[in-house]
Amino acid sequence: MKKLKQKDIMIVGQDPDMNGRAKKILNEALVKAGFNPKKLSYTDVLEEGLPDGKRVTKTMLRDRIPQVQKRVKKVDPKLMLLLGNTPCEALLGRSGIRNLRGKPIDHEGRVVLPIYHPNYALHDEKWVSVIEGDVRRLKECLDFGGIPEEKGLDYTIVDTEKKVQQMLKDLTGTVAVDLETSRLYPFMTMLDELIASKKASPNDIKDHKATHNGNLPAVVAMQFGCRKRQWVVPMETAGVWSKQRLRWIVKKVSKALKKCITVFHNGKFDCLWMKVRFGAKWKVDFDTMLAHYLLDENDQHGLKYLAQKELGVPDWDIDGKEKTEWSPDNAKYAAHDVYYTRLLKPIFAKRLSEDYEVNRVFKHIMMPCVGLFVNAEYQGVYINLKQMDDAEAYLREELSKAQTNLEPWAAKAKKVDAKTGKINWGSSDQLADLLFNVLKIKSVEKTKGGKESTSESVLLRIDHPMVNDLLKFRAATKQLSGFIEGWKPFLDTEGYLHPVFKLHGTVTGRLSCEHPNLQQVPRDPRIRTLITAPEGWTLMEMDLSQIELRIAAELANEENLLQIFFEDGDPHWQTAIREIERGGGRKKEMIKTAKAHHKMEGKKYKKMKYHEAVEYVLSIGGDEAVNAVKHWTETKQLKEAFVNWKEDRKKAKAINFGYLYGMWWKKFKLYARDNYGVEVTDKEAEASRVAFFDLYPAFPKWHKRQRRFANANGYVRSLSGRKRRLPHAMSHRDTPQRREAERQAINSPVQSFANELNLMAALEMAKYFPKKAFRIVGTVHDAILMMVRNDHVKAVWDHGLRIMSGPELLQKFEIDLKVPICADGTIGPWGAGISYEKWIEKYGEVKQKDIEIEYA
DNA sequence: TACTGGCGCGCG
DNA sequence: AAAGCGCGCGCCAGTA
Repeated sequence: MKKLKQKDIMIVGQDPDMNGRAKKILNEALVKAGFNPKKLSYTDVLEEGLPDGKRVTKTMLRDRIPQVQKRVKKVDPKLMLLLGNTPCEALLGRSGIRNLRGKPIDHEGRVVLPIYHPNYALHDEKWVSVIEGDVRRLKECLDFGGIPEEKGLDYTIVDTEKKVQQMLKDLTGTVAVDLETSRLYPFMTMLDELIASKKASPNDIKDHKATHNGNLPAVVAMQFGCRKRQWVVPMETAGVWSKQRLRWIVKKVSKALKKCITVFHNGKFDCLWMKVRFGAKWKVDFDTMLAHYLLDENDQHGLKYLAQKELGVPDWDIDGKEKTEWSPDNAKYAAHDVYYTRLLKPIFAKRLSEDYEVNRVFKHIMMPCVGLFVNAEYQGVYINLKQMDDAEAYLREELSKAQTNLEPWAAKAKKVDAKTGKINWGSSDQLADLLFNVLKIKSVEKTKGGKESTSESVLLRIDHPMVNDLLKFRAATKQLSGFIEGWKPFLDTEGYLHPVFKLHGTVTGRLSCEHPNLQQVPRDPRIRTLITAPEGWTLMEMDLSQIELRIAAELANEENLLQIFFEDGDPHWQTAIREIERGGGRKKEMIKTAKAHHKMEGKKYKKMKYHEAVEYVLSIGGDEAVNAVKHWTETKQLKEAFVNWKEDRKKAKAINFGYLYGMWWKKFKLYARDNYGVEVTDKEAEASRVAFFDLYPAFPKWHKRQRRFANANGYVRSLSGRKRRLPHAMSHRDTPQRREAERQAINSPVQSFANELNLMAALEMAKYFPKKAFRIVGTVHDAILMMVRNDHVKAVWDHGLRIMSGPELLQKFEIDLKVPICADGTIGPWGAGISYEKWIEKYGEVKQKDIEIEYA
């Protein structure tokens, strides 16, 4: 090819009215890559620009295609840079800039390189580096005189015995590992079975396609990135190796990998697949995704994106469907994955090593969690299928009852579903029209989008016979679609769900969970108790009690609150009773509760005044107050309790967290109204906030410290050293975004450390408890869910609760807490578990074994 | 027909 | 000028 010059390049934009800042981004990228922007030629699809306020339409674009093609022909550039989707549509006849960008294409004898339009980087400057990388790619094309080959990529498809031997010999030192799979979920589900046996209904198949891409689970390829070359092994669906031979290869590879430093990008995924499909046990020494997550939790962590950003390489992505089956294209794609993963490792490792504290979180919490959650996801949670059927029948009955009751109103609806011609009670739009336009009910509230709100809190304020059934309809559909129907596509053939935990799922360090989300299972026993353990095993839950308040007390050094914890008190109960006392409410109930408690305890009761009763009720604690009322109700044979202290405590909990994290009294007013139907005046609401900070005076000072630190540094750290970057906190103006960042600066270290304590405890339990009798099946922020063999219940109960209240990893992090940490536990179906004492009463015949723990 | 954004609501 | 934090999911409506 003839040597190319800068004048052979043409840049094609959308219209000449490019934003000044965007122009600057493009020019800087060009200069950085070594171009002289003045030597390049330019044109735009819409050469004359647009009148103010007009948007580009498809027809407009179509009209200009011949003209822009003519101009291109006239200049006859050898290289073209296309800015954004519009020029791609005009000149390539294709759209989808996300997929097209960064990949030079040979089009009608020209090298064409689409990139993001510089305007795209205006709302988020992280795209600047992507654009710069792509422009560098243009320079490479110029220098090479065409589309350059990648230098370090040299991959071999392992399809002969000889190549297997060569590959096994090459598996030493640092090896990047990755898989291509037929879908994202490795378990054979009940739906898979139905479909394989061709008994599935069309509806089931629809579900299956939505969840699993329509494929059965299989590993398509297994790749290794070594020092000089990459190895791609065709796997289950490729038909290259027999099943038996494949198992042998996996065995050999697994053995070799034990001695390597293994690098993965989201290794949990690959290890889980290998465990499910081949029973292989792989370790992850370095995970580039988790490393980047700790280096910038606000950014994206995808491999393509990171390779682009850190290495400035072109996108090597192929069509989503191609990845699910074996092909030479897929093999090339697979080789890229490991090649770049291996290149990213030293970059992130160095960056981590520059921050001792963050690196420590990576080494001692994040990386060990990979193995823990491979096992947890592999195990899954056991579902009581019989009870699930019962729950489904019940909810369907509830639903149909509600619908029948709503029938008279359905006829009046004007805005209806286009297909059925009837109102869809699930449509907020149609419902709003019926309520506020047809029935002329006065609207109370609008949503942010300016529509009439039909939220629960609005419905509750409407006086209309429909309301009750509408709420019942919503509750039943929510449970049915979210948990009964929602779980079915994920149920495996043994009756287990396998939720996926994302270790990089949140900005604070908490985990998120999906497919399905175990962390949002309703507390309603009808749903929650569906999660239990199989025959011979028991479900156990352990949680860190009031952990966020304890950590806040520690961080703020809030002596009043610390004192409550030293005395084993209950701050939520304290707030509840003090709140009521301040308003002078519940006179009768307070005295009656004190009396009931005396009676229940068999103590002599002396008549009390209100304030005496308050102190007494406060001193006995929330649980005892509830018991006393229950006892009274039973002995007097009353149908309803005279006061629901549990509700009061719940309400106080929300107040504590709200004010702790910066809630303003106006929101408290809304909260009191929506949750408890209490109309609080402005004055009362303000007073409650003042009272909270009077009770805990160190909190405002701590808030101030956190704000100051974030303002000055743009980040905060949790006790473990994990960083939460808050760039908006550094703004010099007092903007809503800065305020938001400041509240996050208060909340993040608390939420973050609570989660870390929980993970530390989970890691320790997994380390010391025997796998044959103990499995962690999930975590829910401040709680651990586990499955325990019946003969180990006592041992896990004793050791587990002790571990949670002070995991050994705290020493490694040099953390010495003032505040006592307490753990609670329950044994039995989730949400209906009992204490060990009660459990052993029931299952006394199960002989208990002890666990020997040898501490390191 | 498939994707995106807003909303409402489940959880901590 | 406006003021709890952190998630995932189902549904609807708008868009291409």
